[in-house]
Amino acid sequence: MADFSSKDSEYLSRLQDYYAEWKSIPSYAALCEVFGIASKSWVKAILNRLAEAGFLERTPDGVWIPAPPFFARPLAESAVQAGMPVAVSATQGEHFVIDEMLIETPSRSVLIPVKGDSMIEAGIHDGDVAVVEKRLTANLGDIVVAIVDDAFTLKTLDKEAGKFVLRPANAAYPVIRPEASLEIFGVLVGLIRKYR
Amino acid sequence: MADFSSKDSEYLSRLQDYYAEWKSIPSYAALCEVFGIASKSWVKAILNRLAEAGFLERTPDGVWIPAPPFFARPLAESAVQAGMPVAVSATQGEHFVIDEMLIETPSRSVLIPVKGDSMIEAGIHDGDVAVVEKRLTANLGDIVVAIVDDAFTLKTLDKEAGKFVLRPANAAYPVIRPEASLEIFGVLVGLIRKYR
DNA sequence: TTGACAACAGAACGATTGTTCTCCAAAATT
DNA sequence: AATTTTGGAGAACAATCGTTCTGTTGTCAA
Repeated sequence: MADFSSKDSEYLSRLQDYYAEWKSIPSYAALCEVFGIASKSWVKAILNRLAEAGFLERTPDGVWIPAPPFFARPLAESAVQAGMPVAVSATQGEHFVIDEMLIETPSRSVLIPVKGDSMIEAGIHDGDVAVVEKRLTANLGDIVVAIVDDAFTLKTLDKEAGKFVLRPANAAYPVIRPEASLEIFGVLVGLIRKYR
Repeated sequence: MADFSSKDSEYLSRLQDYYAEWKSIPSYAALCEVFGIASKSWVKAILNRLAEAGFLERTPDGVWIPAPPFFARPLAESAVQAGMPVAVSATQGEHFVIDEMLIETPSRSVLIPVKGDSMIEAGIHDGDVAVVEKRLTANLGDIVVAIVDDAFTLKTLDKEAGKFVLRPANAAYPVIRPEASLEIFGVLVGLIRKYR
């Protein structure tokens, strides 16, 4: 049984990005370009492994279609604000299916549950799910996920006296003034809340 | 320019059903079965009209792909709080795509843009999109969409002196005390916000 | 009753598809 | 040092695909 290598997950995310843009799975020939390889037979081998891993299926006619896990995004186990390991790649936890409406770049987006009320005045509540696009830079005024003291924090990016600061949206919390450089994990692009 | 007949919308919904099941647009030959016709050339003519109506597109390679209106569920034209017609079925306005994550009962669910800040203390902002499940009854404490003076209002359902009242989450707004019975349109089950 | 148009059916055809097969170089294993 | 495994390349081929073109109905107005 062929196992799912790290290269395969690279292929998967390329395919996810392609699908997000075109909403269809292309032909083997087109997948050669998408994957950056030249062999149709190898494309087929890759798709078969993705199917074995549960990300793809075939219709009775043999047409490749995405299976539910194809759409699932990793839901980070720990939440923003709590002490969360910097590496968010591990995807052990729950899965969460959401359409690309909020997610323009699926492979670079992560869903992170929000913990705490430091952004409550921005309408971001404890238990909300943040849609975060992983990026190293952000603009002033963006709500960013930053890495502070090895933990994730959701704050508004601002500037004070020429230095970047992280401003909470809750008068009870202090502005965070990083000593050295500011490490940005990603930018908040969407928010999802479930009632009941 | 060929116009979009009622038969075409029948073809469209068949295609939508097929896509919902298989998440791909089949070949012309397969579409013959889906549409219940026998001519590939006529299938092509149909798809061209669906494309003209905005439901389909083609990739640069000529592959048919669904366009956003293909997925759209009705996004109520007017927003909650503004004077909105009671019938929400008409789907003229903007379109909005979202997966079933927040929508457990798609056929009974509607997306409604939120207007105003009467619920801001509940973290519901102007411009947010409310996921509303159409129901005639609700529980105390639910955030409901109620029909007040022929307009939609998003408020928390509460009880005062034995009578139902609609409580805003903003100190600047008054509690609504309906004289007679309270007409409930639906219950808020989810919230979606987009940044940028 | 004619004639135009809409709604298909069906054939023909070159291009493209997925499949299978053989081959190969580098890395890993023995 | 020898050998197996990994990660692909490339050719060949029947089946299928989309396209185009020509017919064939039924309908409805003139």
